[in-house]
Amino acid sequence: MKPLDLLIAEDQHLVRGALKALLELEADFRVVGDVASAEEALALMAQQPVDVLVSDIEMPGASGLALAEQVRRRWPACRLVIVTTFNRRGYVRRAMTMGVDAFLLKDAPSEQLADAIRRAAAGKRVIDPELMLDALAESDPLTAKERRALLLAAEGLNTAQIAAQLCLSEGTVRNYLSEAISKLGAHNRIDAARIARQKGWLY
Amino acid sequence: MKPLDLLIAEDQHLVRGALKALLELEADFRVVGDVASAEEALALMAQQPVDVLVSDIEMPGASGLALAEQVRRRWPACRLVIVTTFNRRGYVRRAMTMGVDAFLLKDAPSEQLADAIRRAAAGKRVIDPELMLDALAESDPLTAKERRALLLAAEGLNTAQIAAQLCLSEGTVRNYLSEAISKLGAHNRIDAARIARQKGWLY
DNA sequence: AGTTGGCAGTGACATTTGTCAGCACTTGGC
DNA sequence: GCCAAGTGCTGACAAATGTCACTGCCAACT
Repeated sequence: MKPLDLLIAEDQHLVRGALKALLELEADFRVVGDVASAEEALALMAQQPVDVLVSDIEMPGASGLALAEQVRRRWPACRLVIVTTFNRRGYVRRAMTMGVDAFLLKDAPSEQLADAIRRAAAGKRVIDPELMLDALAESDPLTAKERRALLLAAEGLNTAQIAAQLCLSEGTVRNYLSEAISKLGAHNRIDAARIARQKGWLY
Repeated sequence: MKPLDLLIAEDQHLVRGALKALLELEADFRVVGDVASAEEALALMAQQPVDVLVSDIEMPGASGLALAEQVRRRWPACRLVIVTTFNRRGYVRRAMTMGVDAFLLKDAPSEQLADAIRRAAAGKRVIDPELMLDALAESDPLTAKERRALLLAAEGLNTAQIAAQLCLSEGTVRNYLSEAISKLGAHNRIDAARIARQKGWLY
């Protein structure tokens, strides 16, 4: 029987190598490539068929979700397995609506990854139950502009600098931030940024 | 020749499993255990000799550095290899003064890990050159109190709440934060927290 | 005894941030 | 054409934050 061709996308070199070693232990898997960014993944997939893409969600440049979107569009047959970190949950809902096949925590038992890959290849959906809860919990209340303002605020920019970046007036920026603070039940912009980040709403 | 007995400490299950798979590929290594926390690591080491401890620096509860300190004291023969993330550099200096043997980025090529372990076991010191630069660069300018105040500010607490936590007056807290902001060349407390975190000075 | 330095606090002040109400303009639906 | 919704702006105000100069205390040093 033909083995499953896997592509691993993960920016941290060490973790990538380790994942590769782990998956190559499985007799029915063949790791056809391992890359450090979304761009490299797309380039490699253009040259060679891949059955399952195993991707981290956070990578420099285009995120794992942007990659997933591209792949879904250009190679609809390729299955998508996304791996994420404990405290960056909350991407699940967006991942789901985008047609990701499996979604796991990096904190899951390692056998579970191989299992998830096989199930995804068989056309099933695998969501870590812990993440499932988050997905059902609440949806992102922020508008795109509120998010952008909050993101800049989280980086330490003040209202004037944010306004300059977004080509808005200071007053408007403060209105956006005020909205975000109230929507998130936070006490100030720092708190709001922390909450949003923790829920995966800051990107 | 006797293989090197390794213990892996890393809280993310998947990454831990993957690292284990990677290191078990080496003929001269034997992974005698893999644990998810500093406590478990100490417990296991009490029962069984370990030549090299490979540890993540950030784990729930006691950090990798606290673990390293314990190990250094109780099993001085055990070599210490610390692995860390790209944007949590700056621990290097503290790690160095604590006698850690090797310090790597998770973002390093994976062969480098095996290599670093062998060198560490041979009594050599291995510091990722990229991290070396950081270590030489600058030392932490924050006092303990400034750090504590900044840490709480980074979590979204306001001045009054921080003052209550630290049993200080609001005025003093603002003085500390003001000092921290100026020392770090930041524009406000958010900015200061971001800078300090990035340099590894917020703990 | 006097000096120095660090720590905690105070008071005053300017600036920034958070909140709110309301205005003007565009867009799409009816 | 009219209405409603969304977007960006303004002004005003209260609250929080950032800055600075100065005081009192204590411990260490000479």
